[in-house]
Amino acid sequence: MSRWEPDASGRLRQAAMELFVERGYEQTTVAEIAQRAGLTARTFFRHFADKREVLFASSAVLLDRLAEAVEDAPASASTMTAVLAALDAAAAVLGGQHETARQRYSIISANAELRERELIKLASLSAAIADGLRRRGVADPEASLAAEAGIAVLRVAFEHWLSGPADQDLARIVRQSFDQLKTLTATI
Amino acid sequence: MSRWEPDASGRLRQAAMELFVERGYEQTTVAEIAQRAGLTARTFFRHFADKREVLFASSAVLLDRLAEAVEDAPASASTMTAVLAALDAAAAVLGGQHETARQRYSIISANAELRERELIKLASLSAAIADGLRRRGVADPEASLAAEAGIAVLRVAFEHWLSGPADQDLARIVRQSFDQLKTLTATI
DNA sequence: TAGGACATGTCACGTGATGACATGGTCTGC
DNA sequence: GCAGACCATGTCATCACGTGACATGTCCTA
Repeated sequence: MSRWEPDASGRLRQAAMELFVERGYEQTTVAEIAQRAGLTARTFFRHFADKREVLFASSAVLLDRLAEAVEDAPASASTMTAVLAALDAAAAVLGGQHETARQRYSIISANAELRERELIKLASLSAAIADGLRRRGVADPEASLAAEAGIAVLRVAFEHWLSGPADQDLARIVRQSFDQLKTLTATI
Repeated sequence: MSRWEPDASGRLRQAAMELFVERGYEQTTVAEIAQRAGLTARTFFRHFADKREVLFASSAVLLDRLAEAVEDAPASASTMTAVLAALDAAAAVLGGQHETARQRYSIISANAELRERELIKLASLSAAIADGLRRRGVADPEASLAAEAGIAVLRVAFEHWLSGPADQDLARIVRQSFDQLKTLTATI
Protein backbone atom coordinates (compact mmCIF):
# COMPACT_ATOMS: atom_id res chain seq x y z
CA MET A 1 0.00 0.00 0.00
CA SER A 2 1.30 3.37 -0.98
CA ARG A 3 2.04 6.13 1.37
CA TRP A 4 -0.73 8.42 0.09
CA GLU A 5 -4.21 8.02 -1.29
CA PRO A 6 -4.17 8.50 -5.05
CA ASP A 7 -5.43 11.51 -7.05
CA ALA A 8 -4.84 14.30 -4.56
CA SER A 9 -5.73 16.91 -7.14
CA GLY A 10 -9.04 15.24 -7.97
CA ARG A 11 -9.92 14.88 -4.31
CA LEU A 12 -9.21 18.54 -3.76
CA ARG A 13 -11.42 19.55 -6.69
CA GLN A 14 -14.19 17.31 -5.45
CA ALA A 15 -13.98 18.57 -1.88
CA ALA A 16 -13.89 22.16 -3.08
CA MET A 17 -17.00 21.76 -5.23
CA GLU A 18 -18.87 20.13 -2.38
CA LEU A 19 -17.98 22.83 0.11
CA PHE A 20 -18.65 25.67 -2.33
CA VAL A 21 -22.12 24.25 -2.95
CA GLU A 22 -22.76 23.59 0.73
CA ARG A 23 -21.73 26.94 2.12
CA GLY A 24 -20.46 29.17 -0.68
CA TYR A 25 -17.03 30.08 -1.99
CA GLU A 26 -16.13 32.84 0.44
CA GLN A 27 -17.33 30.92 3.47
CA THR A 28 -15.00 28.07 2.61
CA THR A 29 -11.32 28.22 3.59
CA VAL A 30 -8.50 26.45 1.82
CA ALA A 31 -7.74 24.65 5.06
CA GLU A 32 -11.24 23.19 5.08
CA ILE A 33 -11.00 22.00 1.51
CA ALA A 34 -7.68 20.36 2.21
CA GLN A 35 -8.96 18.76 5.37
CA ARG A 36 -11.94 17.23 3.59
CA ALA A 37 -9.54 15.84 0.99
CA GLY A 38 -7.30 14.45 3.75
CA LEU A 39 -4.47 16.88 2.95
CA THR A 40 -3.00 20.10 4.26
CA ALA A 41 -3.49 23.62 3.01
CA ARG A 42 0.14 23.75 1.90
CA THR A 43 -0.47 20.83 -0.40
CA PHE A 44 -3.53 22.52 -1.86
CA PHE A 45 -1.29 25.33 -3.03
CA ARG A 46 1.09 22.88 -4.62
CA HIS A 47 -1.72 21.65 -6.84
CA PHE A 48 -3.46 24.96 -7.49
CA ALA A 49 -1.83 28.36 -7.76
CA ASP A 50 -4.58 29.89 -5.66
CA LYS A 51 -8.00 29.16 -4.19
CA ARG A 52 -9.85 30.22 -7.35
CA GLU A 53 -7.91 27.94 -9.65
CA VAL A 54 -9.43 24.77 -8.20
CA LEU A 55 -12.59 25.59 -10.17
CA PHE A 56 -10.78 26.13 -13.47
CA ALA A 57 -8.57 23.07 -13.77
CA SER A 58 -10.38 21.85 -16.88
CA SER A 59 -9.90 25.02 -18.87
CA ALA A 60 -6.47 23.91 -20.10
CA VAL A 61 -8.10 21.11 -22.07
CA LEU A 62 -10.53 23.52 -23.65
CA LEU A 63 -7.68 25.77 -24.70
CA ASP A 64 -5.87 22.90 -26.38
CA ARG A 65 -8.99 21.90 -28.31
CA LEU A 66 -9.51 25.42 -29.57
CA ALA A 67 -5.91 25.74 -30.68
CA GLU A 68 -6.07 22.40 -32.49
CA ALA A 69 -9.29 23.32 -34.24
CA VAL A 70 -7.85 26.55 -35.62
CA GLU A 71 -4.70 24.77 -36.69
CA ASP A 72 -6.62 21.96 -38.37
CA ALA A 73 -8.98 24.21 -40.30
CA PRO A 74 -8.29 23.94 -44.05
CA ALA A 75 -5.84 26.50 -45.38
CA SER A 76 -8.52 27.69 -47.78
CA ALA A 77 -10.92 28.55 -44.95
CA SER A 78 -11.63 32.20 -44.28
CA THR A 79 -10.57 33.76 -40.96
CA MET A 80 -14.03 33.60 -39.49
CA THR A 81 -14.56 30.05 -40.69
CA ALA A 82 -11.49 29.00 -38.76
CA VAL A 83 -12.84 30.79 -35.71
CA LEU A 84 -16.14 29.00 -36.12
CA ALA A 85 -14.30 25.69 -36.19
CA ALA A 86 -12.75 26.62 -32.85
CA LEU A 87 -16.16 27.49 -31.43
CA ASP A 88 -17.52 24.16 -32.59
CA ALA A 89 -14.69 22.43 -30.77
CA ALA A 90 -15.49 24.45 -27.66
CA ALA A 91 -19.15 23.54 -27.94
CA ALA A 92 -18.21 19.86 -28.15
CA VAL A 93 -16.21 20.11 -24.92
CA LEU A 94 -18.68 22.28 -23.01
CA GLY A 95 -21.95 21.03 -24.39
CA GLY A 96 -21.97 17.68 -22.67
CA GLN A 97 -22.73 18.34 -19.02
CA HIS A 98 -25.56 20.80 -18.72
CA GLU A 99 -26.27 20.28 -15.05
CA THR A 100 -22.65 20.31 -13.91
CA ALA A 101 -22.00 23.41 -15.97
CA ARG A 102 -25.00 25.12 -14.44
CA GLN A 103 -23.87 24.37 -10.92
CA ARG A 104 -20.36 25.59 -11.61
CA TYR A 105 -21.71 28.69 -13.31
CA SER A 106 -23.85 29.54 -10.32
CA ILE A 107 -20.87 29.32 -7.97
CA ILE A 108 -18.82 31.55 -10.23
CA SER A 109 -21.58 34.08 -10.77
CA ALA A 110 -22.02 34.55 -7.05
CA ASN A 111 -18.47 35.74 -6.50
CA ALA A 112 -16.53 38.62 -8.02
CA GLU A 113 -13.08 37.00 -7.73
CA LEU A 114 -14.37 33.99 -9.58
CA ARG A 115 -16.00 36.06 -12.29
CA GLU A 116 -12.66 37.77 -12.79
CA ARG A 117 -10.89 34.47 -13.11
CA GLU A 118 -13.49 33.24 -15.56
CA LEU A 119 -12.95 36.30 -17.71
CA ILE A 120 -9.20 35.86 -17.82
CA LYS A 121 -9.64 32.24 -18.83
CA LEU A 122 -11.90 33.36 -21.65
CA ALA A 123 -9.29 35.95 -22.61
CA SER A 124 -6.68 33.22 -22.79
CA LEU A 125 -8.96 31.26 -25.10
CA SER A 126 -9.23 34.35 -27.26
CA ALA A 127 -5.46 34.72 -27.23
CA ALA A 128 -5.05 31.10 -28.30
CA ILE A 129 -7.40 31.59 -31.22
CA ALA A 130 -5.66 34.81 -32.24
CA ASP A 131 -2.35 32.97 -32.07
CA GLY A 132 -3.61 30.23 -34.32
CA LEU A 133 -4.93 32.79 -36.79
CA ARG A 134 -1.59 34.58 -36.90
CA ARG A 135 0.07 31.28 -37.70
CA ARG A 136 -2.33 31.04 -40.61
CA GLY A 137 -1.05 34.37 -41.86
CA VAL A 138 -3.80 36.63 -40.57
CA ALA A 139 -2.36 40.01 -39.63
CA ASP A 140 -2.69 41.32 -36.14
CA PRO A 141 -5.51 43.71 -35.52
CA GLU A 142 -7.65 41.42 -37.62
CA ALA A 143 -6.58 38.24 -35.83
CA SER A 144 -7.29 39.69 -32.39
CA LEU A 145 -10.57 41.11 -33.50
CA ALA A 146 -11.80 37.87 -35.03
CA ALA A 147 -10.78 35.96 -31.92
CA GLU A 148 -12.39 38.44 -29.53
CA ALA A 149 -15.59 38.46 -31.52
CA GLY A 150 -15.60 34.68 -31.60
CA ILE A 151 -15.27 34.48 -27.83
CA ALA A 152 -18.02 37.04 -27.43
CA VAL A 153 -20.26 34.80 -29.50
CA LEU A 154 -19.26 31.79 -27.43
CA ARG A 155 -19.97 33.56 -24.14
CA VAL A 156 -23.38 34.75 -25.13
CA ALA A 157 -24.30 31.42 -26.65
CA PHE A 158 -23.07 29.49 -23.62
CA GLU A 159 -25.09 31.58 -21.22
CA HIS A 160 -28.13 31.27 -23.41
CA TRP A 161 -27.64 27.52 -23.55
CA LEU A 162 -27.30 27.32 -19.76
CA SER A 163 -30.52 29.20 -19.23
CA GLY A 164 -32.45 26.82 -21.46
CA PRO A 165 -33.39 23.13 -21.35
CA ALA A 166 -30.67 20.49 -21.01
CA ASP A 167 -31.26 18.79 -24.34
CA GLN A 168 -30.49 21.76 -26.55
CA ASP A 169 -27.47 21.61 -28.79
CA LEU A 170 -24.83 24.15 -27.80
CA ALA A 171 -23.17 24.08 -31.22
CA ARG A 172 -26.44 25.09 -32.81
CA ILE A 173 -26.89 28.02 -30.45
CA VAL A 174 -23.34 29.11 -31.13
CA ARG A 175 -24.10 29.10 -34.81
CA GLN A 176 -27.28 31.11 -34.31
CA SER A 177 -25.40 33.65 -32.21
CA PHE A 178 -22.81 34.03 -34.88
CA ASP A 179 -25.46 34.59 -37.52
CA GLN A 180 -27.06 37.15 -35.29
CA LEU A 181 -23.77 39.00 -34.94
CA LYS A 182 -23.47 38.99 -38.69
CA THR A 183 -26.92 40.50 -39.02
CA LEU A 184 -26.26 43.08 -36.30
CA THR A 185 -23.04 44.36 -37.80
CA ALA A 186 -24.58 44.48 -41.25
CA THR A 187 -27.52 46.57 -40.03
CA ILE A 188 -26.18 50.00 -39.22
CA MET B 1 -6.84 74.85 9.31
CA SER B 2 -8.62 71.60 8.93
CA ARG B 3 -7.70 68.47 10.71
CA TRP B 4 -6.65 66.59 7.56
CA GLU B 5 -5.04 67.43 4.26
CA PRO B 6 -7.67 67.51 1.50
CA ASP B 7 -8.26 64.93 -1.24
CA ALA B 8 -7.14 61.77 0.52
CA SER B 9 -8.36 59.62 -2.33
CA GLY B 10 -6.46 61.61 -4.94
CA ARG B 11 -3.28 61.48 -2.87
CA LEU B 12 -3.62 57.73 -2.54
CA ARG B 13 -4.08 57.30 -6.28
CA GLN B 14 -1.11 59.53 -6.98
CA ALA B 15 1.12 57.75 -4.46
CA ALA B 16 0.06 54.38 -5.81
CA MET B 17 0.86 55.29 -9.41
CA GLU B 18 4.28 56.61 -8.41
CA LEU B 19 5.17 53.52 -6.43
CA PHE B 20 3.85 51.12 -9.05
CA VAL B 21 6.02 52.85 -11.64
CA GLU B 22 9.05 53.00 -9.38
CA ARG B 23 9.08 49.42 -8.17
CA GLY B 24 6.12 47.54 -9.65
CA TYR B 25 2.69 46.60 -8.38
CA GLU B 26 3.56 43.48 -6.43
CA GLN B 27 6.61 45.01 -4.81
CA THR B 28 4.47 47.80 -3.40
CA THR B 29 2.49 47.27 -0.21
CA VAL B 30 -0.68 49.09 0.71
CA ALA B 31 1.08 50.35 3.83
CA GLU B 32 3.71 52.03 1.66
CA ILE B 33 1.12 53.68 -0.56
CA ALA B 34 -0.72 54.98 2.48
CA GLN B 35 2.47 56.19 4.10
CA ARG B 36 3.47 58.17 1.01
CA ALA B 37 0.02 59.75 1.01
CA GLY B 38 0.35 60.56 4.72
CA LEU B 39 -2.35 58.10 5.72
CA THR B 40 -2.69 54.63 7.18
CA ALA B 41 -3.36 51.35 5.42
CA ARG B 42 -6.76 51.14 7.11
CA THR B 43 -7.75 54.41 5.50
CA PHE B 44 -6.62 53.15 2.11
CA PHE B 45 -9.19 50.37 2.38
CA ARG B 46 -11.87 52.88 3.27
CA HIS B 47 -11.30 54.61 -0.06
CA PHE B 48 -10.68 51.57 -2.22
CA ALA B 49 -12.23 48.16 -1.83
CA ASP B 50 -8.88 46.52 -2.47
CA LYS B 51 -5.37 47.24 -3.64
CA ARG B 52 -6.23 46.78 -7.33
CA GLU B 53 -9.08 49.22 -7.29
CA VAL B 54 -6.83 52.24 -6.81
CA LEU B 55 -5.91 51.91 -10.49
CA PHE B 56 -9.51 51.76 -11.70
CA ALA B 57 -11.15 54.67 -9.93
CA SER B 58 -11.85 56.47 -13.19
CA SER B 59 -13.76 53.62 -14.76
CA ALA B 60 -17.01 54.68 -13.11
CA VAL B 61 -17.00 57.85 -15.20
CA LEU B 62 -16.47 55.87 -18.36
CA LEU B 63 -19.38 53.63 -17.49
CA ASP B 64 -21.68 56.60 -17.01
CA ARG B 65 -20.67 58.09 -20.36
CA LEU B 66 -21.38 54.84 -22.16
CA ALA B 67 -24.76 54.47 -20.53
CA GLU B 68 -25.69 58.05 -21.42
CA ALA B 69 -24.60 57.62 -25.01
CA VAL B 70 -26.80 54.56 -25.50
CA GLU B 71 -29.71 56.27 -23.83
CA ASP B 72 -29.29 59.43 -25.91
CA ALA B 73 -29.03 57.66 -29.24
CA PRO B 74 -32.09 58.44 -31.40
CA ALA B 75 -34.93 55.97 -31.07
CA SER B 76 -34.71 55.32 -34.77
CA ALA B 77 -31.08 54.20 -34.55
CA SER B 78 -30.32 50.54 -35.13
CA THR B 79 -28.92 48.43 -32.29
CA MET B 80 -25.39 48.58 -33.59
CA THR B 81 -25.62 52.30 -34.26
CA ALA B 82 -26.45 52.84 -30.60
CA VAL B 83 -23.49 50.68 -29.64
CA LEU B 84 -21.27 52.72 -31.91
CA ALA B 85 -22.45 55.88 -30.20
CA ALA B 86 -21.34 54.38 -26.90
CA LEU B 87 -17.95 53.48 -28.37
CA ASP B 88 -17.56 57.05 -29.60
CA ALA B 89 -18.25 58.30 -26.10
CA ALA B 90 -15.65 55.88 -24.75
CA ALA B 91 -13.14 57.06 -27.31
CA ALA B 92 -13.74 60.64 -26.26
CA VAL B 93 -12.99 59.79 -22.63
CA LEU B 94 -10.02 57.51 -23.29
CA GLY B 95 -8.51 59.15 -26.32
CA GLY B 96 -7.14 62.21 -24.58
CA GLN B 97 -4.12 61.04 -22.61
CA HIS B 98 -2.02 58.75 -24.72
CA GLU B 99 1.05 58.76 -22.50
CA THR B 100 -0.80 58.32 -19.21
CA ALA B 101 -2.86 55.54 -20.73
CA ARG B 102 0.27 53.82 -21.95
CA GLN B 103 1.90 53.95 -18.52
CA ARG B 104 -1.21 52.63 -16.81
CA TYR B 105 -1.58 49.93 -19.42
CA SER B 106 1.97 48.76 -18.88
CA ILE B 107 1.43 48.45 -15.13
CA ILE B 108 -1.75 46.46 -15.69
CA SER B 109 -0.24 44.22 -18.35
CA ALA B 110 2.60 43.23 -16.07
CA ASN B 111 0.34 41.75 -13.43
CA ALA B 112 -2.26 38.99 -13.61
CA GLU B 113 -4.49 40.33 -10.82
CA LEU B 114 -4.68 43.67 -12.57
CA ARG B 115 -5.45 42.13 -15.94
CA GLU B 116 -8.31 40.29 -14.28
CA ARG B 117 -9.64 43.47 -12.80
CA GLU B 118 -9.35 45.24 -16.13
CA LEU B 119 -11.41 42.52 -17.76
CA ILE B 120 -14.17 42.73 -15.20
CA LYS B 121 -14.32 46.48 -15.67
CA LEU B 122 -14.69 45.96 -19.40
CA ALA B 123 -17.37 43.38 -18.69
CA SER B 124 -19.22 45.93 -16.61
CA LEU B 125 -19.07 48.37 -19.52
CA SER B 126 -20.52 45.68 -21.71
CA ALA B 127 -23.26 45.05 -19.17
CA ALA B 128 -24.07 48.76 -19.08
CA ILE B 129 -24.41 48.89 -22.86
CA ALA B 130 -26.55 45.75 -22.88
CA ASP B 131 -28.72 47.32 -20.20
CA GLY B 132 -29.19 50.44 -22.25
CA LEU B 133 -30.08 48.41 -25.29
CA ARG B 134 -32.67 46.43 -23.36
CA ARG B 135 -34.23 49.68 -22.28
CA ARG B 136 -34.49 50.53 -25.98
CA GLY B 137 -36.47 47.36 -26.48
CA VAL B 138 -33.72 45.12 -27.82
CA ALA B 139 -34.34 41.53 -26.70
CA ASP B 140 -31.79 39.73 -24.63
CA PRO B 141 -29.47 37.48 -26.47
CA GLU B 142 -29.21 40.20 -29.09
CA ALA B 143 -28.57 42.98 -26.58
CA SER B 144 -25.78 41.06 -24.86
CA LEU B 145 -24.26 40.04 -28.13
CA ALA B 146 -24.20 43.55 -29.54
CA ALA B 147 -22.69 44.89 -26.32
CA GLU B 148 -20.04 42.18 -26.12
CA ALA B 149 -19.08 42.67 -29.73
CA GLY B 150 -18.89 46.41 -29.21
CA ILE B 151 -16.55 46.01 -26.26
CA ALA B 152 -14.43 43.58 -28.27
CA VAL B 153 -14.09 46.25 -30.93
CA LEU B 154 -13.20 48.85 -28.30
CA ARG B 155 -10.55 46.62 -26.72
CA VAL B 156 -8.82 45.81 -29.96
CA ALA B 157 -9.00 49.41 -31.14
CA PHE B 158 -7.70 50.75 -27.85
CA GLU B 159 -4.70 48.46 -27.85
CA HIS B 160 -3.99 49.29 -31.45
CA TRP B 161 -4.21 52.99 -30.63
CA LEU B 162 -1.86 52.59 -27.66
CA SER B 163 0.75 50.86 -29.77
CA GLY B 164 0.77 53.67 -32.32
CA PRO B 165 1.76 57.35 -32.31
CA ALA B 166 0.16 59.72 -29.80
CA ASP B 167 -1.60 61.94 -32.32
CA GLN B 168 -3.85 59.30 -33.81
CA ASP B 169 -7.57 59.60 -33.31
CA LEU B 170 -8.97 56.78 -31.20
CA ALA B 171 -12.50 57.26 -32.48
CA ARG B 172 -11.29 56.73 -36.03
CA ILE B 173 -9.51 53.52 -35.10
CA VAL B 174 -12.62 52.30 -33.32
CA ARG B 175 -14.60 52.93 -36.46
CA GLN B 176 -12.07 51.08 -38.58
CA SER B 177 -12.14 48.13 -36.21
CA PHE B 178 -15.88 48.01 -36.39
CA ASP B 179 -15.80 48.02 -40.17
CA GLN B 180 -13.25 45.24 -40.07
CA LEU B 181 -15.52 43.16 -37.86
CA LYS B 182 -18.31 43.73 -40.32
CA THR B 183 -16.13 42.50 -43.15
CA LEU B 184 -14.91 39.51 -41.14
CA THR B 185 -18.35 38.27 -40.20
CA ALA B 186 -19.61 38.78 -43.74
CA THR B 187 -16.78 36.70 -45.23
CA ILE B 188 -17.41 33.13 -44.20
C1' DT C 1 20.84 -1.97 -1.27
C1' DA C 2 22.12 2.82 -1.53
C1' DG C 3 20.50 6.86 -3.15
C1' DG C 4 17.72 9.99 -5.69
C1' DA C 5 13.12 11.60 -7.05
C1' DC C 6 8.88 12.93 -5.40
C1' DA C 7 4.57 14.04 -2.90
C1' DT C 8 3.39 15.56 1.26
C1' DG C 9 3.84 17.53 6.04
C1' DT C 10 5.43 21.15 9.31
C1' DC C 11 6.69 25.64 10.61
C1' DA C 12 7.23 30.50 10.11
C1' DC C 13 6.03 34.62 8.12
C1' DG C 14 4.48 38.62 5.16
C1' DT C 15 0.49 40.84 3.06
C1' DG C 16 -4.27 41.83 2.14
C1' DA C 17 -8.52 42.71 4.11
C1' DT C 18 -12.01 43.70 7.86
C1' DG C 19 -14.45 44.59 12.35
C1' DA C 20 -14.64 47.32 16.64
C1' DC C 21 -13.70 51.16 19.00
C1' DA C 22 -11.36 55.76 19.86
C1' DT C 23 -10.32 60.55 18.49
C1' DG C 24 -10.95 65.14 17.36
C1' DG C 25 -12.16 68.49 14.12
C1' DT C 26 -16.60 70.54 11.61
C1' DC C 27 -21.29 71.52 11.11
C1' DT C 28 -26.14 72.34 12.61
C1' DG C 29 -30.06 73.63 15.40
C1' DC C 30 -31.54 76.05 19.01
C1' DG D 1 -22.32 80.38 21.21
C1' DC D 2 -22.66 75.86 22.66
C1' DA D 3 -24.30 70.72 22.82
C1' DG D 4 -24.32 67.08 20.20
C1' DA D 5 -24.41 64.72 15.82
C1' DC D 6 -21.43 63.69 12.04
C1' DC D 7 -17.51 62.13 9.70
C1' DA D 8 -12.76 61.09 8.23
C1' DT D 9 -9.14 59.09 10.15
C1' DG D 10 -6.27 56.42 13.58
C1' DT D 11 -5.37 52.27 16.43
C1' DC D 12 -5.65 47.58 17.51
C1' DA D 13 -6.75 42.85 16.81
C1' DT D 14 -7.58 39.19 13.85
C1' DC D 15 -8.16 36.13 9.97
C1' DA D 16 -7.32 34.00 5.41
C1' DC D 17 -4.29 33.72 1.49
C1' DG D 18 -0.03 32.58 -0.24
C1' DT D 19 5.04 31.18 -0.07
C1' DG D 20 9.81 29.82 1.34
C1' DA D 21 12.61 26.48 3.80
C1' DC D 22 13.27 22.24 5.58
C1' DA D 23 11.82 17.42 7.08
C1' DT D 24 9.88 12.83 6.12
C1' DG D 25 8.78 8.48 4.16
C1' DT D 26 7.80 5.66 -0.08
C1' DC D 27 8.96 4.17 -4.65
C1' DC D 28 12.14 3.52 -8.40
C1' DT D 29 16.43 2.47 -10.34
C1' DA D 30 21.39 1.67 -10.92
